[in-house]
Amino acid sequence: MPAKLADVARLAGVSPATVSRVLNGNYPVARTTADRVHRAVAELHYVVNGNARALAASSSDLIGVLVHDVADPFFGVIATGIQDAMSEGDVLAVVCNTGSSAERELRYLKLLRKQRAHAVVLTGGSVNDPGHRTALLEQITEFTSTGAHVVLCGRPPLTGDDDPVPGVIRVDFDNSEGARRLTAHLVALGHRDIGYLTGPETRTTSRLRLDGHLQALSEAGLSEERCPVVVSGFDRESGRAGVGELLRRHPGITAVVAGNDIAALGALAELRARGIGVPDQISVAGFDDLPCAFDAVPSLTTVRIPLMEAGRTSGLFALDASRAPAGGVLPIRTELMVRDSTGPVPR
Amino acid sequence: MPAKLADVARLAGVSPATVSRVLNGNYPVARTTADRVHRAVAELHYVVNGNARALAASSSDLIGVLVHDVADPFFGVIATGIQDAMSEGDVLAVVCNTGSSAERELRYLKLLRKQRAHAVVLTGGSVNDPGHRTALLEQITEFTSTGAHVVLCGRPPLTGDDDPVPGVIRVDFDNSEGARRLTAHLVALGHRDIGYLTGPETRTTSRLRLDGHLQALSEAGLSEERCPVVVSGFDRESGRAGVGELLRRHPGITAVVAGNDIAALGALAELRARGIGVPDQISVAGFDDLPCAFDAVPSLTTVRIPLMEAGRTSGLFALDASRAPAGGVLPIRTELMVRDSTGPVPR
DNA sequence: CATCGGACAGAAAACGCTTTCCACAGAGTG
DNA sequence: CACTCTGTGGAAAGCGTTTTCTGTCCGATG
Repeated sequence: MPAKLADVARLAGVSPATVSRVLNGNYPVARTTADRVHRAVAELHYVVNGNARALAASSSDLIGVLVHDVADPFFGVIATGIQDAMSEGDVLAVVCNTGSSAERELRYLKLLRKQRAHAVVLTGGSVNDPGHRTALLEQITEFTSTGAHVVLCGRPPLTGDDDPVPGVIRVDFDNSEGARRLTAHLVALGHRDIGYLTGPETRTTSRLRLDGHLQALSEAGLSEERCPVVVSGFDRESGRAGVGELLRRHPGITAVVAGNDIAALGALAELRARGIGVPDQISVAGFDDLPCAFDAVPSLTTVRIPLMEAGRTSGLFALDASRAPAGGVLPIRTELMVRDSTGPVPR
Repeated sequence: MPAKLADVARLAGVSPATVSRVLNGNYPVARTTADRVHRAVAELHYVVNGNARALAASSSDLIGVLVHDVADPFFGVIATGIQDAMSEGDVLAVVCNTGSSAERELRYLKLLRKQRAHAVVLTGGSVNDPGHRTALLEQITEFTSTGAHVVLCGRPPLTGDDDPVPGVIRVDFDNSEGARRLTAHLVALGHRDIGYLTGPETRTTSRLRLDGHLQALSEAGLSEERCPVVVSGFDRESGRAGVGELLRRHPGITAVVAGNDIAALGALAELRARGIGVPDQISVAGFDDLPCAFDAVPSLTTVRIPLMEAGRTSGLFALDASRAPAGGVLPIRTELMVRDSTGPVPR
C-alpha cells in the first residue's frame, strides 16, 4: 500500500536507480533531476522500506541495547546516553529488558542477530554462571563473525582471562578501585567496624566492588572479624534486610557500605525505622550516584560513575567501531562523592 | 557471511521452500525431512534474516515505543510492562527517547515507518502544540493507512474532539479524576489553603491534572485566591523552586499538591531545607506513585497509576489490535494512596 | 485395474531496494 | 576532426525470504 521507489521514479520521470541515488546521495545526480525526485517523494509521502534497503545493501541501522532493567535509573541513564549518541544518524536503538535472566539475554541476542543488527551494546554486570558464559560467548562470536560489533558497557570481560575478544569493545567501569576509595574514606574517618552489604552473588559487579572493599580493609590492616560481609542484593528490600542482619551479627559496626545506591537507600530506611542516627551513630554509603542518592535524607555518600557519558561513548563505538581506542578498552573513572550520610566515627 | 536459507537447503538435501516451511511450520512437511532440516540449521547456526523475511512476507516484528525519557521511572515502568507483553512472541520492542521534543518524536515515527514497524506505542502526555498536533496526526495516519496500529498509553486523544481515529487504540489514564480525588482528600483533612504546582504547560497531562484539582476546589467551594496555582515542571528542581514561589505568594498555605511525584520530592526537599515540618505544618502530595514516592521521607501521599499493567496491556494491543475493547479506549483506574506526607490541617 | 484425492516437495515469481555495468551526451585535447 | 574523459542516467542482476503454482508418488476407491 505505501508508495515504493518505483512509484516515485515514475512520478519523477526517472529510473528507480536515480531515485535511490538521490536519496542516498552517494552518486552524482544533476541538481534539476534531484529536485524533481524530491518533489515526487514529498508528494507521495514516500519513506524507504528499511527492510528492503537492509537486504539489498546488506547493512542495517538497528542497534541493540541489552539492559537488566529499564525501570532502574542506572540503566535508564545509560540508555539515554546511548540514544543520545544515536541521534547523530538515522539509527534505531532497540532497548531490550533481560530482567537479569540469562535465558532472555540469549534470546534477545538471537533476535538481534536475526534482524542483522549493526551492533549490540551489553550493559551492566553479567550473570555469573559458567554455562551462561560460554553460551554468551558463542552468541557474541556469531555476531562479530558477521562483522557486527559488540560493546560491553560496564560489563566484565567475556573471557575469564583478560584477553581481548576481536570485535568486542569494552567501556569499563572501575568498580573495584571506586569501592576501594570509598572504604578508604570511611577508614580515614576513623571507622574500624565497617559492615558490607554485597550485591547478588550471581552478578559480577557485586564481586568487583566487594574486592575493592576488601582491599581497602587489608590496606588499613582491619580484621575481617570486625568487618562483616553480608550477601544481600541490589534492591531496596535487600538493603533493608541486610542491615538488620549486619546489626545482629556485629552490633558494634559504625559504618555500612552497600553494593549500590538502591540497597543503601533500603539500609537508610531501616536505620531510620530503628531510630539509629545517620551519620551520628552509623555512617552509610552506596555506589553509582544515581539521582536518588542526592535526594536521600541524609544525602548519600557514594561513588559516582558517569553513566550518561559512558552510555554516550558506548553508543558512538556501536555506531562506528573505529572510534574505539586501541586495545578495545576504554576505562571510565569513578569519583568519590562525599555527602551527608558519612561522618566521623562516634566516640 | 552468515549461513542463508539456501545453505541449509543444500546441506539438508531439500529445496529452500521446504526449509522455509519447516521453520515457519505453516505447511505440512514429513517428519523425517523436518528433522534433517533442523539438524542442518543447528549445524550451520542458521538464523533467518529478519529483513529478507519482512520483505518477502511484508510483515515485520518490530514494535516502536516512544517515551519522553527512559531514565524516568514513570516511563521505565511502562516500558517494562510493554516488553513483558512482547516476550510472548519473537518481537522486538524499540524504545525511543523523544526527550519531550516534538521534532524528535516525528523523526522517530518516520524512522519506525521506514522499518515498517508492526505497531507503535506512544506513551505519556503529548506535546501540547497545535502545529505539532497536526504533524503528528499526519504521521499517525500514514501509519494506520498501511495497516499498522497505534496505541496511545496515557496519552490524550489525537484530535481535540474525542472521536476515535481508526486504527488508534487508547489506554487512558484518568488523570483528572485522580487529581480530583487527591485534592478532595486534602479538603477532607480540613485544608482550605492548598497550593498547586502544575507541570509544564506544554504537556497535556499537566492540564488534565490541574483540571481535576480545580474541580475539587470548586466542589468544595474554595476560592482560587486561597489556592494559588504555580506553573512549575515535572522535575525535581521545578518542584523545589515552585514551592518557594508558592510560599512567597501565599505564606498561609497548609498543603501543596504537585503535578507528579518527582516535583513533590523536590517540594519535600525545599520544605525540609526551610525547616518546615511535613505533614505537621504543610501537607504534600504527588501523582503517579513511583517507587520513590514510597521511599520518600515522609512517604508520599499520591495517586497510583498501575503503570506496569497499563504498559502490558498496551503491549498486548500492539501485538494484536483485535484484543482492544470496542470503541478503542481502555480506561485505567487510578487509586489514591494515602501515606505520611499528608495530615490534618494544623491549628 | 484405471483413477483419484492427499500428502508432500520443488520451481519460480515476487518483495522493494542497491549497485555494478553500460550507454550516451558534450567538453576538452592532440 | 577523431578521440578520450566527465558527468549523468538507465538496465538489470542480485539481496534472502515467502508463497503461489505445479507436479509426483501412494494408498484408497469404484
